[in-house]
Amino acid sequence: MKDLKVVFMGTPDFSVPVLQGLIDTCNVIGVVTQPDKEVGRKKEIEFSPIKKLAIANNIKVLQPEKIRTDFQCVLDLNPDIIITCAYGQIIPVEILEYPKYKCINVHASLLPKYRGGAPIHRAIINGEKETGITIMYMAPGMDDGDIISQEKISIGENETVGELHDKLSIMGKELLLKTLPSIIDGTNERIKQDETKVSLAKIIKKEDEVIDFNDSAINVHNKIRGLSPFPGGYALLEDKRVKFYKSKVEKTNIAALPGTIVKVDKTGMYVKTNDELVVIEELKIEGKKRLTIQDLLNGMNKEELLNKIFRKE
RNA sequence: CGCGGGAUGGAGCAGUUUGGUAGCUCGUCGGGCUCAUAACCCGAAGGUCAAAGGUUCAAAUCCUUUUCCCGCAA
Repeated sequence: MKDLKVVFMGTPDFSVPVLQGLIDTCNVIGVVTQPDKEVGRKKEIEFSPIKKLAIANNIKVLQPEKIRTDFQCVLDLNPDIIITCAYGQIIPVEILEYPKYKCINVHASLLPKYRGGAPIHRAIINGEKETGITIMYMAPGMDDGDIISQEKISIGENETVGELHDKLSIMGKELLLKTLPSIIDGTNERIKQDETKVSLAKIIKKEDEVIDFNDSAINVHNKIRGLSPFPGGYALLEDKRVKFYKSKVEKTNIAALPGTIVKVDKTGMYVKTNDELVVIEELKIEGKKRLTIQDLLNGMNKEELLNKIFRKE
């Protein structure tokens, strides 16, 4: 496959291993990624992870504002195949139909479940026991093309979205490289998605990051790990925003208002929900660094925390 | 120059308002107790208080500048 002319379209960290895999095995003639944005406190311009990798490998980088209209530059590269992975824009049909071997997408869910922009987050938040990677032909709609191959992975009870993200990212690369030869020689499968089983994984918005302890412990726990380490689920404690990073569920018969800190020791901060307890093991208080509860207690008395109540906005 | 918080032994913090010998909770190392321990007791090491400059008899503390970290907003 060394002479296969590939154009890769992607943006975030998730797509980095996939691009690296293609660089190692194919002739990547160009990379398309989102335009540079001002990022962070100082509004410094930062290149996307994919752009950085492309530059390091002397690969041409294209960053059209709107791929829907600015697609000619991609066609001009005259690729044999286009591979996309978390690019971030809808790709117009002019591009999809152009390459000899069409456009192939690497998606982080078992389609038709979790179509959309945040499949890993949503799978964990919803308490799924398994998810996976889908390699598919792209179609004009959102993640609705025909499936070529899939691979499953189970989700651990306390696994965070960060941990799962990294595993799926590697799995995406491996499944793509395994599947690619069959696409080139035309022996691949091509399965239509079952439209009756479609679900959507909408991107995470501000209001999705609020942790409401007036919910079941398992839901709170799933939301915390489904947002950890980024963007981080939070609640307010005495006007300070506290983000949660690690947690687990523990049964209790203690009666207390949802959100109350009923116990604190070096193993964690035990917070009541509307049924059981959620044990917070790692958090970050506004203005501070991310800390384990043991580190937090080294710097403050546990009585300062006991019986305080977390609330939402 | 978008707004705000922060930087103090390896970790987390107090001390800064009102300048005057570097403190707490842990960790580490050594010893003791114990059937044993993440428990308890005794002891030790480890910090030019982010950096530079200034004020002062004297600066972690007051003034100026810089760097890095965190939250918000984009």
